[in-house]
Amino acid sequence: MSTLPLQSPREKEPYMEHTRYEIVELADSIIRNKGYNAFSYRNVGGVMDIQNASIHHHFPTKADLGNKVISEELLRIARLQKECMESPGSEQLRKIVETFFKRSRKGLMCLTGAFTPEYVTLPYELQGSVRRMCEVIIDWMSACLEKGRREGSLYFQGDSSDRALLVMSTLFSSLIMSRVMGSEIFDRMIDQQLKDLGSDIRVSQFVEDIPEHLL
Amino acid sequence: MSTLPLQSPREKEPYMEHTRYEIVELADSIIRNKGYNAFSYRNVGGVMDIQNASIHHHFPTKADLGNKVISEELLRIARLQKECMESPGSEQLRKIVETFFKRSRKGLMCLTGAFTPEYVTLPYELQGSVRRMCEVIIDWMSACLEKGRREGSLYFQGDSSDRALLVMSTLFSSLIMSRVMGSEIFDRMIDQQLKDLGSDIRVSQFVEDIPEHLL
DNA sequence: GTCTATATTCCGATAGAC
DNA sequence: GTCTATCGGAATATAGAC
Repeated sequence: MSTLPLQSPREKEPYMEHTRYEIVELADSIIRNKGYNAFSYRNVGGVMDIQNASIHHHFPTKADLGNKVISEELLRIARLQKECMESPGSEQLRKIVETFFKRSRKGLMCLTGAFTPEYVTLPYELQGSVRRMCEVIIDWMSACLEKGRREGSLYFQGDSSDRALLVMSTLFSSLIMSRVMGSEIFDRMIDQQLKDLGSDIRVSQFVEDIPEHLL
Repeated sequence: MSTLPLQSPREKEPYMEHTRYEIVELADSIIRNKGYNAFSYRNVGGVMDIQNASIHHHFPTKADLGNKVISEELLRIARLQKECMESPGSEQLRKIVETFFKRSRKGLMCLTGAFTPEYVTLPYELQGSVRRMCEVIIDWMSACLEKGRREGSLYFQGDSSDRALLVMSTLFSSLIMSRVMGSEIFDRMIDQQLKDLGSDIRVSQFVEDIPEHLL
């Protein structure tokens, strides 16, 4: 399993080697499932059927791999930001919530939920990346809430950066809590949060990804 | 360090042995700091200056110790619940927020924030306890919000149990996020959440515990 | 109840052959 | 670039002396 199917998005953006790319994608999923501390090189190698040492060839230290997972997330965020830069604030919010919806259907956390609780145990080189990732997300959320409020499609009290912190915390903790108390928790929390913001978006409007085995 | 100072609350409730009690208290703090997975018997023994095997004598497995930490938390919650059973909902909310305030000043997470992100990696015997702890907290929060709303001192839209999920998530993620982005994040998030609920409580009304070295 | 000593397992990481 | 083999360390846990 050291090559990717032809449909891989990597085919369109061949700046990263296949194996290296697959390691990062897999690490991303495992970290989103178990958190950074509980995640191991063996977890990755076990699925890909490659050896420990091979992964170390691509990412000398675990912190290197963790950093790469985060920097890829920052790329995805930047791409999404650029994609809907001109959209109304409420539409940008929909895009953000949709990514969380997809994670929820896979039973995974977001990277914020996976990294921040373990923050004090992380190596120094990772802490900076985690903090930067949080800042980027909060700033984007803050801007999109402010835009939506000015456009009259979103309503909330107080400073938009304070509101962004609260909305982000709802998003990431809904993913965490639904793994403990059941998947319907996500829908209840997100729908109530969206109502609070005066948004007409609802979780039921999102469509589930069609599972691969049905394609 | 196998005995406790005379002022210990354990003196008044001598149902648990000193050493055993100290192990649980220490485990509680370390779990609140590093999470359950990153916490180890050696962490506890290092501070108490006792050996690994001694802790295993009191708690044969790590899950036993984790479960004891949670059951002690449930006792504290039950005690607090009973203490302010007759109080108005807004006053009960103040009590809850105050416990989070104290944790924030020590740079610690709540047990919900420490255990739930690692939920899928926890041993089976612990998962049930974590879920039960969440349910107890949500139920209490839900009841106290509903009471406050009926009394006219708290205002919010929607079902009180949905609201409880959102308020709880604000509380536990404010502790997590403030360890990453700075302690003022806690105050900003909590104050905005309290304003949203129409409460006149503010973080600045709470008093810091006087540090031991000044006593 | 605490100790020393040890078993076992898993981890991140490196050396060196191919 | 991947492999085998291995190191060093830390983790949970147990056996047995005192």
